[in-house]
Amino acid sequence: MGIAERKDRQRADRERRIVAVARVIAESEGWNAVTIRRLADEIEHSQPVLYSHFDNRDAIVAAVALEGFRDINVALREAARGSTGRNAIKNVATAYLGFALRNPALYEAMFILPTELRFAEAGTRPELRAGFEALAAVVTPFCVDVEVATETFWAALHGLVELERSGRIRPGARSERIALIVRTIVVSGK
Amino acid sequence: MGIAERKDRQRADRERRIVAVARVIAESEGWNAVTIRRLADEIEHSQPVLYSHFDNRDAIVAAVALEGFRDINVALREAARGSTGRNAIKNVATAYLGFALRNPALYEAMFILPTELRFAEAGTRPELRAGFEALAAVVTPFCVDVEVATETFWAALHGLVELERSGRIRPGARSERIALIVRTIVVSGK
DNA sequence: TACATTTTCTAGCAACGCTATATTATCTTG
DNA sequence: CAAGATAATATAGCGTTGCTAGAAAATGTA
Repeated sequence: MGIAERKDRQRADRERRIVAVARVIAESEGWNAVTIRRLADEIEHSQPVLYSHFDNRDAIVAAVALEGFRDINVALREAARGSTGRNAIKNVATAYLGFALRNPALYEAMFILPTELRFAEAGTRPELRAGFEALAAVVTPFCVDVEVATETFWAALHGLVELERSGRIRPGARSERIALIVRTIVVSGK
Repeated sequence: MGIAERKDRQRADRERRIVAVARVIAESEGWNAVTIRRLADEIEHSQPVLYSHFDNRDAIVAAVALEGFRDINVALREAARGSTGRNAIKNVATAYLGFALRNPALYEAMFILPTELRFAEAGTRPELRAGFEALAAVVTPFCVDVEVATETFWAALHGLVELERSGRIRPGARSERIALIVRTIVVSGK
């Protein structure tokens, strides 16, 4: 009897729709527009249905964030492919900023909004590690302490994103700043 | 007739109290606990009084943020004093992280929460430039393009703060990461 | 003392996240 | 196939939020 399977599939479909709709609304109108009522309207169900999928609103944000971590991982590995050494670092850095600034709401869910997604802890989702390791991969050839170098690289990129996104540094000089960051890594270790 | 002056003074006092209370609550219970009703209770007035001082809740957050920019400016200049060159950079970087992590809610108001405080624009408040220039001061001896170097330095520090604050990089290796950032600046230009 | 003006408060709106409870649909069983 | 049990969904509402219109009180002026 595939009846239970069909039900499971329909539930999973609905859950995906919720996350997809949340992402679209967030990207087009900001996260404040992503309300439970609005989501319920969009998927044509009542509000309590959402709570049968997610514990609360934050959990929905976290689900979108998780998609973001999957996507950025792909984008970074794409950027690294075909180049090596110093060039690979530059390409990955550029891709990181590009991804973040092209998907501001998504990036917000990943790094700004409060979610239960934790990194340093034991039960860290693999999606969260993957992006970190994409950074680590291009950094590795240049340094002894990969962990420290990757964390610093990541932090620098994240900082550039946030300050640019909030209009606190000039959008124009982006590539010069990236060049500086790249040099940090290249010169540093080895 | 000093009667109008007294009134002005009392109003200014009350406004300062609002900001101070908001800061205290935010730091001890988080920004979600800073509601208009709560603030009104604390200053022993009704809610509409708050709106005679500030346009909306965000404006109160912005006022706290402005205090933060004044404070961090002092902290950074304090840290720079007495040391020169590479040491000055390290001290300032350490002070920056220390300040941010000791005053998480304040830092949140300055950089995370949505406010109307803009940097790049014409009417930028001097408080917002001051901190940037404190960073620029220690960076200047080492680079040709001060603006780019300072922006990058700042971004790196901000990124370290945010990733550490959200538990995404190890708190332990902080000084190693700072050392890496310092090397970026020192090696880069000149 | 009576009036005018400014300041403050009371009371309430609309929207929010979330949930207890009623209702409907679905499956199981006599 | 109808009746009862079970699971899924909807209705309606609670408490809280930011914010505001209009009543009330305090203050200054004559």
